[in-house]
Amino acid sequence: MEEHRHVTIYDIAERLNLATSTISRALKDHHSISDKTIKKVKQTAKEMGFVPNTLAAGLRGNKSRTIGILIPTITQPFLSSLISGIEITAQKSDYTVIIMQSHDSYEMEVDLAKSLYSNRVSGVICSLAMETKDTSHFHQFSNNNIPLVFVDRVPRDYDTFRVVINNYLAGYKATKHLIEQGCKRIAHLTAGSEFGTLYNERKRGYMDALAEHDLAIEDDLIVVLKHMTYEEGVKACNQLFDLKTPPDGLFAPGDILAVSAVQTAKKRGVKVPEELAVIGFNDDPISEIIEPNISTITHPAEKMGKAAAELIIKNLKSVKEEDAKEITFLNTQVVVRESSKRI
Amino acid sequence: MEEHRHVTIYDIAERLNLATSTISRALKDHHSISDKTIKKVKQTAKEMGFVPNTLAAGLRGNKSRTIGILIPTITQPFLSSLISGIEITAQKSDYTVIIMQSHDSYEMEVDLAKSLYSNRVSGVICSLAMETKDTSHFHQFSNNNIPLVFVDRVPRDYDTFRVVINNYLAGYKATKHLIEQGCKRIAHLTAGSEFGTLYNERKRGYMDALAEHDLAIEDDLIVVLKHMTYEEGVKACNQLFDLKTPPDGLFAPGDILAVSAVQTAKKRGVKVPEELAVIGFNDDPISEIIEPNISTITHPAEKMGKAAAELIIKNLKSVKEEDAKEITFLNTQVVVRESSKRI
DNA sequence: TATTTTAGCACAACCGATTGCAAGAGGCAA
DNA sequence: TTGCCTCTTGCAATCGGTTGTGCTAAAATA
Repeated sequence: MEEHRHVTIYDIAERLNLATSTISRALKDHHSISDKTIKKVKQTAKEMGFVPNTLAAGLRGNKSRTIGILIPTITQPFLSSLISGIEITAQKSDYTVIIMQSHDSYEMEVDLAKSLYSNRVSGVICSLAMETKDTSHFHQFSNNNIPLVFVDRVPRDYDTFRVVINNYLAGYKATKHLIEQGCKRIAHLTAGSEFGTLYNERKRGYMDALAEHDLAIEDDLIVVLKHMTYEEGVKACNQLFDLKTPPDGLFAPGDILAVSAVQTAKKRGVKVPEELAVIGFNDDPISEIIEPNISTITHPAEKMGKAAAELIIKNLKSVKEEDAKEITFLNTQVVVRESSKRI
Repeated sequence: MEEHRHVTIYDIAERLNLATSTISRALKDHHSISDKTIKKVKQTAKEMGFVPNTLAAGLRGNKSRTIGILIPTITQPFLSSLISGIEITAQKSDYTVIIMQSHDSYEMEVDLAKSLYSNRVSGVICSLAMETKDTSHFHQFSNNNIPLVFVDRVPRDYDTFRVVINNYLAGYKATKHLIEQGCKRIAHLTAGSEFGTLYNERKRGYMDALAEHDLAIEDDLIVVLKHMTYEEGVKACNQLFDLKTPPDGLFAPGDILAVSAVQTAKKRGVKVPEELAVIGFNDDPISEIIEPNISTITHPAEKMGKAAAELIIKNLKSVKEEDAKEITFLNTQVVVRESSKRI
């Protein structure tokens, strides 16, 4: 196997008897280089198989045209769509995407943040780990003018960009939908309050919707889960069905949970939606396929990814314009399907 | 906002009155540096908030401790699990993962390959785009001793690492299972022959299983799809159901297709599995949730990702040992669920 | 005590692209 | 012919670690 060494601008310079600076400029159509030279250089570069070394360019400019993504896991449909949106947008502007999974561990998140910094990423998009309470490991970005965008699972108090949906409103809308379908005892699954604002907001929406319609908020009907998994969903649902007066509606803040509810109900002979109306969250592909189809709240993952990436890229161009670190709210919609349709 | 400049080994060297070489070596426990110095350097580095610049290191050594992933899309469950496996393994060895989506376009794949090379990735893991026939854009890696591993959708004739399942055997097993359930007219969906070996192998297995059991291979029962999507699956199934003598079994080389079959059957009043036994492929989450549950063939995505990443990392250590570019076959299993259970 | 060995550290080149500044060539007006 | 300006191109420093080689002083050996 022959050993090519990488072709550099030095090689091109030598071949054409020009300075490397000229090559460098010619390759990016710098105005101070004559068209003749530009054409010649590009031609030769192609002939010689020149591929620029982004490491060198990055080192010199101390920026790498790289967007770092730090998320709990990529296998969740929401997150993989998010990444996809980021990657598509990044690609258009010639940015590269690097991905790291925290697996919801605070410790890993801290390590990986350092690793991203070490890679001199141009910007960071992050959805926080479940465990994370302290966010000081992100200061290294803020302090060094590296744009930082939190998505979906965002910290409550951090002055930076945030791309989210209005979880409160979404929770409210979901619950209201169930109420409109005639539900009187609506259950809700949620995460411990220590896990950031996301689930709390949805819960607030849930509670406000109940209150607004003069429905009692019963502690029995609110089940706190440790993890938002199918298994815990099943457990929670069984617990709910075992109540003296079981719920007639359920707002699950995730489609996997909604699926677990639908299936548990089926197993126990509880009819959906007649005896239990269910609405999920996220509009995962699965919600459209299971029977009955699950009503849900859209969660525009890819759009959020695109928005986040655009924020970074835009912000990199117009350096620190000190525009307030805005919060981008994307819209959600109630998708009514069979699992909640009573009327 | 205060502007920190990045702390470098020069800063540490100055502070401690040592040479940068000493700092560099001390930070990686080089044997020629005294323990005292090492301790002192590490201590100071931490105090000053030093974070190594991987770009600089990469430039010098012409390797970036980065694994490039080039796949059609990350939103498919199989592929996102694959990435997850790669990322987990990479993280353990302190490698970074960069991701690019070809969206099944040959042109993009060529571009992105160049981009990966431009980033001086240490290794590449790729699952080919549907469109790709010519693979010469990967020569740049092979020619420069950059380990290249193809996964799942691999080229037929490229001397490099490949991590795959035995698609022939899997197709055979799937079909045989249907035969054992009493199916006599087994249909099969497949992709055009120009799309690499993957679907062809499954089809070969299908055909051999039929032949072995003295079942006729009928062209009518083999539907060639342009894309392996839900919509095309529905179309294909309708076409099959419209036959004078419709099939009584279906081997779909993907769970999404199997889902489309099950749902189309339901819509048309065809009973699954009684009138049509269905088996899918991949063991996507969805196959366990839809009703009836779909029998399927496991496709160990995460394991394949890990195997691929390990191949790269291992190969990077023991430089070009010229061990034949092995093919790693991972096992698959038939998972029998309701959609095909007749006996 | 003289000499060899070794531990510990410094020097400086290097990786490859970028960019501010300098300078040479050619054109044009005075 | 001289001077000035514009257009092109070259020089050289720079980004921040890495590493082969060389030097010095202390430790080990004769």
